[in-house]
Formats: sequence, C-alpha cells, structure tokens
Amino acid sequence: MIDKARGSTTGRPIMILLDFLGRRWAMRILWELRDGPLTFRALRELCDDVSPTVLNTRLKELRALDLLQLTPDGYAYSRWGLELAEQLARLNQWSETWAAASSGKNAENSQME
Amino acid sequence: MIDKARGSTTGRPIMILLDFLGRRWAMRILWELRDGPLTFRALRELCDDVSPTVLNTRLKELRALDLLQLTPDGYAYSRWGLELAEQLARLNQWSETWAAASSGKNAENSQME
DNA sequence: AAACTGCGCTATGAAAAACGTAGCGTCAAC
DNA sequence: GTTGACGCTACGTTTTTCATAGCGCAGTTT
Repeated sequence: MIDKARGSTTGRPIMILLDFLGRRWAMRILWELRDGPLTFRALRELCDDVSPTVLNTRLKELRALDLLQLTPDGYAYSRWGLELAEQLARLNQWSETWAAASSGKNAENSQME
Repeated sequence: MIDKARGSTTGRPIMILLDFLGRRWAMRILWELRDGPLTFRALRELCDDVSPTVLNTRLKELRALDLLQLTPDGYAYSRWGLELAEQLARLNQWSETWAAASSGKNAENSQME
C-alpha cells in the first residue's frame, strides 16, 4: 500500500516516511493525538472536520505503518507513533522561533550570511 | 497563500508548518537539498521527475516561508531551511530504527505494553 | 551572427486525490 | 423500540497533482 510509494522505490525508510507524511492530514492526525487517545469522530472534529474518507484512509495507513492503533479508548499512538510524535513536538518548538523571526519580514533575505 | 491554510486559521506556527509540509513533495524537496544547492532541473530529477508545475509551486511556497532561496548556485536552504533540514536528518535517523523494527512484523501489536 | 545548450519556468488536458454530505450497521443505554 | 455514539462507507463534486510539450532568456560555441 505504501511500500512502493513515491520515491520509496529504493526502500529507504526515510523515503517511505517522507512520502507518507507528505499526504494530507497525515502529520496533523499524529499531532492531534498528542494529549491522548481520541475517537474517530473527535479526531475528525479536531482536524477541521476532514472528510471521513480521507481520515479513514490515513488511519489505515498509520496502522499499517505501525504508528497508530485502535484501542478501546479510541485511536492512540503505538510505541513507534509515540516516538514520531516526539519529533513533531520538537518541530513545534522550532516552529515558534521560526515564525517569530520570519513572519512578515520577507524583505531582507538577499543572500545567506 | 499559506497564511489561511488548512487548520492554520488559528495562526499557530505548527499548523502553518504541518499544513505546508503535508503537501506533496514539500519535505522531499527539502530533503534532497541536504548536500548542497541544486538547480531547478537537478532537483526535479532527484524528486522522481516531479511535474515542474508542482515543483515550482512548492519552491515558491518554500521561498515565501523563508525556508529556501534561489542563489546563483541554484536552490539552497535559507538559515531557517537549514534548521528545518536538521530536523529531517533526525527524522531520517529515527526512520532507520523504526523500519528495522516494524517492517514485516505487523503481527504482535495487540495493545501497547 | 547563427546555432546550440542549459536555465527557470509556463501551458494544458488528463488522472488522481481530497472534499462534503448523507447515511449504514452495530451496540449499549434508556 | 427508540435514541445516541461509534467506526466507517457511498458517491458526486472540486481541487490537486500529473505528464508532456515548449517558451523566453543568457551564455557559449562555431
């Protein structure tokens, strides 16, 4: 399903990962689960009422990739999903400083220093 | 162009970022630039001959987000792009262990431990 | 000067992905 | 037996991405 994804023909894990995470809502779904398990419907709401078609597709993929699982409490990270979510958390931190520095000042970037 | 992107209505940087990086080829483009600047055409080749339409769209967006810039040597990271690329590198490292552990063993994951 | 090359990039019609809305089947509670 | 929440499917429309061809420009070669 994902194995022969775009660029992942080499089989390199990063390619599989980049390919999958580059699909709509994939990272967002992971991100929204950061505070604990969520039902399909709750997750959908948090994701701006994403179409259930896409949501279900992503959830299937995320389970196939061993990043998520469906528990009695709802969808939740697997062990690997938890680790990936930590990377997203780091991305979140970084994005704060990035946004603070680069928003609205798209002017004086002629060259790298 | 990206400001009022999916979910980024709140203006939270992570939303802007997740929304953008969740578009096709966005992260891949960043990733392929890790060894230095590339021309439009070289970049296109490395990205599995992605359609130039999309490539150009993404490049524009990446420049607008202050992550990339077009130098005489080709497309290259800006200061922020470089930092983001470092996160991708970390993701790459992680993906190795993830793939090693979870590929082909989609069997014994009934519950989290 | 004419021809050639590589550059960033645009045009355009076709295919694929995502969307929005409605609703199904199941189950437990009331 | 009706109500409500659950995971999820159907399906027609819109948006995104794709694939291919090629433009205009600058520098280089002949």
